[in-house]
Amino acid sequence: MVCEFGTNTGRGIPVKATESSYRLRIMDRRTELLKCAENVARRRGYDGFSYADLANDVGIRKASIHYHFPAKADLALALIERYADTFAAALAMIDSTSDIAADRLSAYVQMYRRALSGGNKLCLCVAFAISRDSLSPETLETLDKFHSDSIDWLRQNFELAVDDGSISGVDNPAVEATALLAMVEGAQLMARAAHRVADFDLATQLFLSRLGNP
Amino acid sequence: MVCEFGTNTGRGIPVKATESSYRLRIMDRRTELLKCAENVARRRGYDGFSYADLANDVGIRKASIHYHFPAKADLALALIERYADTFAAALAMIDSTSDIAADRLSAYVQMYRRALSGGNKLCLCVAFAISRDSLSPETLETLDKFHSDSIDWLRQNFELAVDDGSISGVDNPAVEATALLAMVEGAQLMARAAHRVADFDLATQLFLSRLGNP
DNA sequence: TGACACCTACCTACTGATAGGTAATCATAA
DNA sequence: TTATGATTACCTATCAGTAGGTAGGTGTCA
Repeated sequence: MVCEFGTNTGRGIPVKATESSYRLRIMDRRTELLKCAENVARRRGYDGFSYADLANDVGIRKASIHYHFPAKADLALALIERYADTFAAALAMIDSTSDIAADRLSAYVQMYRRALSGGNKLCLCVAFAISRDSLSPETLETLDKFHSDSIDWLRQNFELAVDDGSISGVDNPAVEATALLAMVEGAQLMARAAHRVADFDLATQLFLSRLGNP
Repeated sequence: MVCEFGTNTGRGIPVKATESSYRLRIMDRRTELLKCAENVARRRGYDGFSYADLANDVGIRKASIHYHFPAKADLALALIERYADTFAAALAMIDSTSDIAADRLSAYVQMYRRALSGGNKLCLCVAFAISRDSLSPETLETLDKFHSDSIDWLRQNFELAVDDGSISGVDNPAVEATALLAMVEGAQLMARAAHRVADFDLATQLFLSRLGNP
């Protein structure tokens, strides 16, 4: 792994040197490529973008991307791993912020809402779910693990809700967990289809109304 | 539109002539292509299949498909139109079968469950939603119309539920309609991700438990 | 201190495969 | 004889990926 704030010494589109010895560049190329690829994958799916698109966006040559990610499968794996890590960190943050199930699950829904980015992006795991046939077994494994980790986290918090009573009518935490994940993913899909974030709010409002009404 | 039971007169992989003058062929080529394309699009998305794949599946040459659908955009439009027609007919059938909102919405959910085909296919509109950027404006328009027609049908039946009391706790039919569509689409996505139809059942069980309990 | 080996991050120029699409032609049924 | 629905043979553009090269930094050892 390249140093996060390492200096850029390559040729091509060079980093502008400042008057000081520091460089302006915030991200290393690899991270920049990952961010860019995540963006486009969440808009157009895995089969919807090419190395050429990516090269154009980032401002290097197509062949140079192969230096960072030899094959597109390597990029896909790195994408889902990075995504899973970021997601896990976000869940840990939610856990540390509140001990009340309703607050945590409300934050969870809000996280999916923010991920919409105004109605034109999906959760990476939704975008990848359609392109399963194009993904490597290793990527699929990581994707499936992300999925089951999500379900586990949700189920634990619905179990918490049974104890703390912060959500009304929770009978079966496992069922609730699956239903909520389906709901937020479906809500994203609808908002993306209509390019209208309000549709996400409509679709989730029924669940959110159960929070804080024990 | 070609005659549904037309004869096949082409060369190449020919239809075997029976002893009688009738042909065994059930579908005309165009319909066969549409069925096949729908199948693969619902598995891999719009960007996930090519004319070459289709030609291989149907058993004619790639160039021959262009006779039926000059451009892939024409195929996409025909796909979504056929899909919308089939869907509308299914909703009309549901309407004619029962006057009770709970029965109708239960049948609606079951329809989405059947569409899963054992956990490896999605509703065409979900598959197309991810590939929006690759679709023509005309196809997008038809897709959006399908979407709003679905919402309308659902809202009407939740309004019916308010009157006939066959579903518990219906306060806002428009909200319920959006939430249910998000739920079934998300449930499909989850079942597809895990290749497990049971996940669809888990995700929808919460809603179905409200039916018939006024 | 300088020489040398090695590393990083790019580059140009290419490959074979595949994408969607076109033109001209041919066989058969009506 | 004409319409239909195929065919072969091709096109151009793009796909992921490779070969080989290069500027410039870094580590090591005499």
